[in-house]
Amino acid sequence: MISAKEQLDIIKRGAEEIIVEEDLFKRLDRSVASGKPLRVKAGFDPTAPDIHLGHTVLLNKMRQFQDLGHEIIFLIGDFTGIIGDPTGKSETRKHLTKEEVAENAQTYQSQLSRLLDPAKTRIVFNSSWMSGMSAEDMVQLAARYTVARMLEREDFKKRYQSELPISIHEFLYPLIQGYDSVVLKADVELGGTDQRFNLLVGRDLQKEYSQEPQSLVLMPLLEGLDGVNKMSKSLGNYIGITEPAGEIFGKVMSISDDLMLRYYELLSSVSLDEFQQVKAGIKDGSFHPMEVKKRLAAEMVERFHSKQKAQRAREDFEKVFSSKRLPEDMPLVSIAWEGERMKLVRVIALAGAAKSNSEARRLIQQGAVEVDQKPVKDVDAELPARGEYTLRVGKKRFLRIAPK
RNA sequence: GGGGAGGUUCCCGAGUGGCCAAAGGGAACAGACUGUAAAUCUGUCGGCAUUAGCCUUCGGAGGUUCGAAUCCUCCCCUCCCCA
Repeated sequence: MISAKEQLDIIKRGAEEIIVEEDLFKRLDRSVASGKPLRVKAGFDPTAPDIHLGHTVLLNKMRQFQDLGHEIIFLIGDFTGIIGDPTGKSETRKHLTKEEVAENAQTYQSQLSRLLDPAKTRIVFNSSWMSGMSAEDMVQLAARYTVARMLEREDFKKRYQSELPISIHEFLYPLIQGYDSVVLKADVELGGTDQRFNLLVGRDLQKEYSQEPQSLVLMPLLEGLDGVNKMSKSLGNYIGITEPAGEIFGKVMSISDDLMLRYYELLSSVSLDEFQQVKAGIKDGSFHPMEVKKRLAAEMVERFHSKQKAQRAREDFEKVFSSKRLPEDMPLVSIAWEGERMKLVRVIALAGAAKSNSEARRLIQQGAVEVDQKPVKDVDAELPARGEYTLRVGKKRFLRIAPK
């Protein structure tokens, strides 16, 4: 086992904040001395089993703990899920059925195996202790925290000051999340910076229950592809870890240079030194940003697919965008041919390369369409019903068209 | 319970009887420039047909009118203030 100091360096990497760093160090030190691993907890929402790169920031950190020999606990907040983390925007979430939760958990598990060592990952559901809690117990738990302290939380405070509604049950969310730490006797809890308050409640409650308060490792929230909003599925600015290799590669390549550095910092496994070199290299011009970005894109593909696929994705990318040739595998779309000849506009729409004939028409007008690698500008162009055509629409849509 | 504001095309948001498929902004898409980066510029941005034109859309259902997103009636929903 490596020293506490070295462990701390690894843990600190990319972290926004450690609360309290000194305590964490002591803990690690004790762990090294006793050989007893730390219990590291991180909670996840049961409603979003589709993991994207944003989530992996936290998962990477979990992996690092795992690799350091600690015990990680993947908590699925199926009970807290019925409350929904208060934001003031959304009201109570719909109650997921047991089946849905189980299904989501299953999805988590299969997606997780790419990032964590499944054999060493303990998955728990907080419903397993919360569902059986009596009203009396709940009251006693609630008695351990005060309204004033709850109102310290930013969104509660804002709403209170603006005289906006705060439902009583919203107070229960941080309370229960904190109680989870008590039940699990967590040494460390990982979370995004948006979770700071909730994780702090965990520390307070642990003290209430005579436990040593957990150390907190707060990770920044990863910006999405737009570079502005945090990565989320609903905003559509995400890279899902189950996406095809080409997609992942392409999406990474499309981000801005600034964002790329951010991704390097939070997602890449290159060492801190190397990261600094890259950063400096781009600044002084000794590294071409595109090259650096390709490396990152390849790393991501390799992580979620394989080295071969990463190599292939890179070659494909270079082929298509640098050499302007067609990609290796283009999806084959069979369409029912309507007669001897068919309007290109119709073909494009039927093949799904455009939402409607009108859109297809516009795309042709804008010079975005190529058939068999030849640009087509004629809106009225027709295709005879024969074997196969290759179709390019815009920069990214490539298809092979065949009659059904 | 009382009073008030509002629901418009993906989002925000103008529009108060015809000139509205509906201003403006954002997002998105396409083209130019590049490194499929950013920034910038140009264009597109309901559907069918593309010459004209037709159809669907402005919370829902009716109604007034030659004609409504705009007026009336009822209903649904959201928000604010007072109690």
